[in-house]
Amino acid sequence: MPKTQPASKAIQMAERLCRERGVRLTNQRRDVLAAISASTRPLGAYDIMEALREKQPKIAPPTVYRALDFLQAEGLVHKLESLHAYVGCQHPDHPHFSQFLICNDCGDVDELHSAGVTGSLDDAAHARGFEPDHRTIEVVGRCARCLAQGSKPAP
Amino acid sequence: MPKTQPASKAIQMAERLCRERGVRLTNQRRDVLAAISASTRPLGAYDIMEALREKQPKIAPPTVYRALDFLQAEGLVHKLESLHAYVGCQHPDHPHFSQFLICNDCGDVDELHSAGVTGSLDDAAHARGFEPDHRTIEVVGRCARCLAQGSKPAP
DNA sequence: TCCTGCAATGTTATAATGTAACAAATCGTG
DNA sequence: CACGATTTGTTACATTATAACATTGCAGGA
Repeated sequence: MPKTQPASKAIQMAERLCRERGVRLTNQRRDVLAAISASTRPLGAYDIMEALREKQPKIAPPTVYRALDFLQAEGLVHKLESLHAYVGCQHPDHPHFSQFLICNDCGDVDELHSAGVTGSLDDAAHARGFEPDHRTIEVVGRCARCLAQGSKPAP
Repeated sequence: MPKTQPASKAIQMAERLCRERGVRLTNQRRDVLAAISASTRPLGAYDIMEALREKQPKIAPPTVYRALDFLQAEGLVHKLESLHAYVGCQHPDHPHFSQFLICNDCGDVDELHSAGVTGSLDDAAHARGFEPDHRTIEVVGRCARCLAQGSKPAP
């Protein structure tokens, strides 16, 4: 079950959250979020650059990375470390820790928020006297749809 | 609590496991494993290259990456996605899924094997009909030692 | 032993991802 | 409008990783 949120909704939500938080969702940042939200797949920073090149032919990497840094800090996008790519957050309106299910076959990504996972991980960390700050939890495998049809739709 | 296993032990274990499995722990691969095992910190691929340059002045990236691919496939080293770096596996002799605690201050890495974490994550995945293959579970924060002394020993 | 086939390594070049450093523009505010 | 702070532009480069093809080395059978 990939991508529930339509792009326009994601932007609206981001507008509201940034307004409430007193931070600026500039055009640049909105455009980057829009590109990510419009995609059914995780986008790399350079994919995003390509997507924005239509509007901004001279866009350079630092611009994209800066926008991504902002969006991540505000919890509006997540980075998938194992793909070097970015996805829109499905529930940016409340704080949470996410886990990601990444399908090897179709490339779709599903965002989970399992309290059990976060809880047991933090428990295990605390048992070693470790104080968690940021968590990266990603599972690569096959999604329900691809398991069902047994094919490899998108390489 | 970082790095329990001395490098020589790690090599011995790797020798044995590879023999049992009928795969070849070549000099190249052993040297890479040795470099990783000798370090108290995760090493990047290019760090490993530097470490091997003494013995092999002309070593190139593909050599290192190929050895790393092999060692990962055999469960002898793990890749830390959030650091783009590699550590030796602390328990290569039996199959397991690991979680990593990465200290922001001192850079040390602790390898966990919490059945609870793996179990709850796989449960959450299965609840979505997802079949897990590979898991990346990394926690960045502060380790017990750094919390205790409140300083930042190693940048 | 020698050949042969496959696995491993060497070599060159380049792709993909990410950042440093400083200049210019823009925004909100007094 | 002028000011300071934030944001963006721009150039150059650092870091991580892989493609492609040549060469070497190793094991097993003729």
